[in-house]
Amino acid sequence: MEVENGANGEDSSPSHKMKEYNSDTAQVNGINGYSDKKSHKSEHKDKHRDKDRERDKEKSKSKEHKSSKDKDRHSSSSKDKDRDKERHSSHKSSSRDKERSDKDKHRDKDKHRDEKKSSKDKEKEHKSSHDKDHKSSSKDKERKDKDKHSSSKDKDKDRHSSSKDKHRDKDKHHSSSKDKDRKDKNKERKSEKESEKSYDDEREKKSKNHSKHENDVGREDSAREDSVDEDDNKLIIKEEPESQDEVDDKNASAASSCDYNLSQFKSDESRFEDSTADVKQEEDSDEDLPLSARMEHTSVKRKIESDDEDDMPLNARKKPKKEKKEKSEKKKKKRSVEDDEEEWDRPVKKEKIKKEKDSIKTENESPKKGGRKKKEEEPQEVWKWWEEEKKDDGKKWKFLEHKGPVFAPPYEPLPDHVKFYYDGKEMKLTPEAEEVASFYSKMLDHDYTTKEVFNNNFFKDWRKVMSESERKVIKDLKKCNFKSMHAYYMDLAEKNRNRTKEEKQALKEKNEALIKEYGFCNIDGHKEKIGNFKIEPPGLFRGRGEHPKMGMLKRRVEAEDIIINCSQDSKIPEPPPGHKWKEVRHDDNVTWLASWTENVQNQVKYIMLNPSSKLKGEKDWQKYETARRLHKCIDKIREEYKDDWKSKEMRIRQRAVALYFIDKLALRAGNEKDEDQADTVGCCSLRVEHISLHKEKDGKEYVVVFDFLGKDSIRYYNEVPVEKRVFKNLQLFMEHKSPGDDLFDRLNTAIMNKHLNELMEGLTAKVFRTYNASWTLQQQLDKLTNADDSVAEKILAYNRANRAVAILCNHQRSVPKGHEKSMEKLKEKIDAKKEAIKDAERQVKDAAKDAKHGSVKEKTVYDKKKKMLQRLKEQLTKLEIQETDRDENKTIALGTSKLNYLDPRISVAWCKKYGVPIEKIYNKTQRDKFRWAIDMAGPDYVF
DNA sequence: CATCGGACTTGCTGTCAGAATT
DNA sequence: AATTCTGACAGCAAGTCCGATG
Repeated sequence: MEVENGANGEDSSPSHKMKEYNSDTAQVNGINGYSDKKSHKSEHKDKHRDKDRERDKEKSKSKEHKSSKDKDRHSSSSKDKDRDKERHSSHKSSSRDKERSDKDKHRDKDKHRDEKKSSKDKEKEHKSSHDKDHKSSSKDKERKDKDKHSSSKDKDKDRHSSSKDKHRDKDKHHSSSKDKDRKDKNKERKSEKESEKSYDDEREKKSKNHSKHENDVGREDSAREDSVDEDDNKLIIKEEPESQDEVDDKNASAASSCDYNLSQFKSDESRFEDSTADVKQEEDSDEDLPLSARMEHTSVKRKIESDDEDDMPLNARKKPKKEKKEKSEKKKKKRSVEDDEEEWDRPVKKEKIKKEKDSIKTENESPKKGGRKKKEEEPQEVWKWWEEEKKDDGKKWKFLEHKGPVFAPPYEPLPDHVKFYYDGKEMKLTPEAEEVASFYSKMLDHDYTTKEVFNNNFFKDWRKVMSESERKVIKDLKKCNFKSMHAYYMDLAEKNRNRTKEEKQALKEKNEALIKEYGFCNIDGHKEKIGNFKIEPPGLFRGRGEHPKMGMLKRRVEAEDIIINCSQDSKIPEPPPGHKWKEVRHDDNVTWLASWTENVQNQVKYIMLNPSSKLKGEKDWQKYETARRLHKCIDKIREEYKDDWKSKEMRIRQRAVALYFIDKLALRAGNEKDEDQADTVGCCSLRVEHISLHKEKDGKEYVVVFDFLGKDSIRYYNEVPVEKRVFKNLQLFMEHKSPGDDLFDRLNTAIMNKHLNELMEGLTAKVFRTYNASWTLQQQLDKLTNADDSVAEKILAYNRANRAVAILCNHQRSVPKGHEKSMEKLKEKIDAKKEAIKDAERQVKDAAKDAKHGSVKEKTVYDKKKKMLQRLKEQLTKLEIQETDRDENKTIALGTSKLNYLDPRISVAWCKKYGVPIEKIYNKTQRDKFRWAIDMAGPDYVF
């Protein structure tokens, strides 16, 4: 597994993710799977009411501010611990108690807040500004340092540290202040836009003066361009011829810094060669000039500029979207109140379990023991839709018939002996309130019942469903005692686990019957599996990361909420008795069978088909085809964005740099997010605080360190050496911005995707992820597979290739519980096996002697022994492979990339080529999903 | 064109059944 | 048979992208 490409010493970067599949290095740059979840964001609605005041304040103390912000910037990395804790919380009941008490401390506050909702926002403002000034400083620093130094090993320890609580609330406040910072800053920026504007405008003017239009900055004009650049920003600007050495150097670095992984190195090199040549010509030489000097220079320039609406930061152009939002907020609220109070508990549910076709089924089922593997050997013949001609009329189906969704089972009230106590006194709750209480009581073990936000949200929503009299009494969550309920549910769960075989069998049959009836639909004459035909049961919402809505009540969904979609001429599904559907429609432009709007986030949820279905499969296939098309023009696109790094237009430069990240690092696009969601970012929404620039780091030049929370609040940490020009551009983008400002202030996903679509039809940011993932897999497979390895070794190679992709895409998982332990066990096993082999070897020797002059019988004994030894040895290697594999996989999740990013045909082809059974790579569901690929890809398929 | 919401994909985690082990 | 371990999967949250809308 050699990774390094030593020659140019450039990209030996452990920081480069792709390399890390390399077992032992996996931790090097901290990608090591300890992603942390948390958000910097918190509830800040209505903030701008106070905006002006705030702004003034801020201005007056801009200095202090700055320092506290600096700290903030690092806070994200400091939160690992929290996440880890979160993850492991369930095993730490001991520390939990402690936490609880902490929590209690905060409850008073909460209550307070709750009761004066109207003044809540203000209060928060205050609070956060206080926090900003007082709290965040010392603690954050502390944590920051800690984090900085915590290696992966340390982190293991950290996660068990008990200082968590102290920090939790801090974090929150802290994050809220930060958030505010960010927003306010943006506002400030808005007000500053004139100067911004003029900055760009001047540039524009200049370029016009030079009789050059923005878009056609040709190389021929480099002289002119240079001078232009020089005027408007020296970073990119003055280009001086370089010595040959430098040129060479750059070539090397350009190539290597773009390499996705070792095996790709070569191809990358060639990919980037051409453009590098250009770069070198124009490479700036002004690096020696101190930044500040350059800044001055530029800022002077800016003043002279004129106007140009076009090149203005996006947020300056944005219209206030607040009002609308507020409105919809209100609507939401109103609605949910109504719902909660009026239609809260209608008995739902039908649980018809039809057994019509059971006869057929039972035959398959009797040898059930065989489990999934044996049963359902492709029941009906497969619909080979991929062999049919497809038409592109946007119609998703011609005929669609199904039986509607299955509703969550109704609430079962508590038996009489299970009590709820308020303030020490027993209290019988109305069923509505009791149900919601039950949600909470079931979660008592969970860490999030220690979170302030969670508890507040829960309590608020809970009170909404209480009766008038209950509401009068129950005013403090602290005084609620759910213990009895909790015990009851634990007990119930325990009992369920201990169900007898018969009971289990019965349940299973029941379930299968349900699937049989509701789990399939008829689409264009074919029977296809539905993905999720069960409606989500009510419960408490648990967002990921530091979600402001965690703990809110997720209402029970009724037929009255559901829109049914099916063919007009189909048998329309029956609503449960006494109910009716919200609507029945016949929309063949969409693929869903039913939908409803969920009350917490106000989003539409759908019932759709299983991934094995044609509808999904075709889309999937198409996705990979798009990625392959990208492969054909990727060189051109790369060249182009490299050119754009030199563009005179800020927006184009930003776009080009962002695209570079998307391409090279497989970052997500990064849409803007609402404030009532956890604060996570992607490429276009990166903020200044999320990257730091190092002219030199660990022996590498121009290193950009990314540290932010991405989707699902998974931490992305990566140290990436970039090309100098990118580095300079980033410096430019970051000038005069505070940590909370957008890094790419003239860019958003819409702009990016629009541009991409112009480059290639159907191209969007996420295609790069697919493309680079699949491409990497193919490269890695080529590189890592030896035709004469054993199957186990080949599989290891596959997993490693897969892992390289997972690392690229930053697919992480929490370290499985008891990973340590299971590793130890494995080791023991290996040792035992080694012993056995030694023993067997001795025996073989003995037998060999006997066999020499022995009879036939002794010879067979010898043969037998030899075979045994052979087998043992195989087992040993297998175990050893398992060991490395598992260890390397500790924090890396392979599933997501396998399922969503890797062209299955690559894997299929690989299996066919090297004689690896497909089942070793894909389990049953995966094989179902990728049936099309398994069928169509031959051993020679290349991506 | 900004914004919103709908539709669909992507992604992590907890649970549970079946396999492995004792 | 009991217990532990593990992979598969359900579940559902959270992204991306697009087109309608004003």
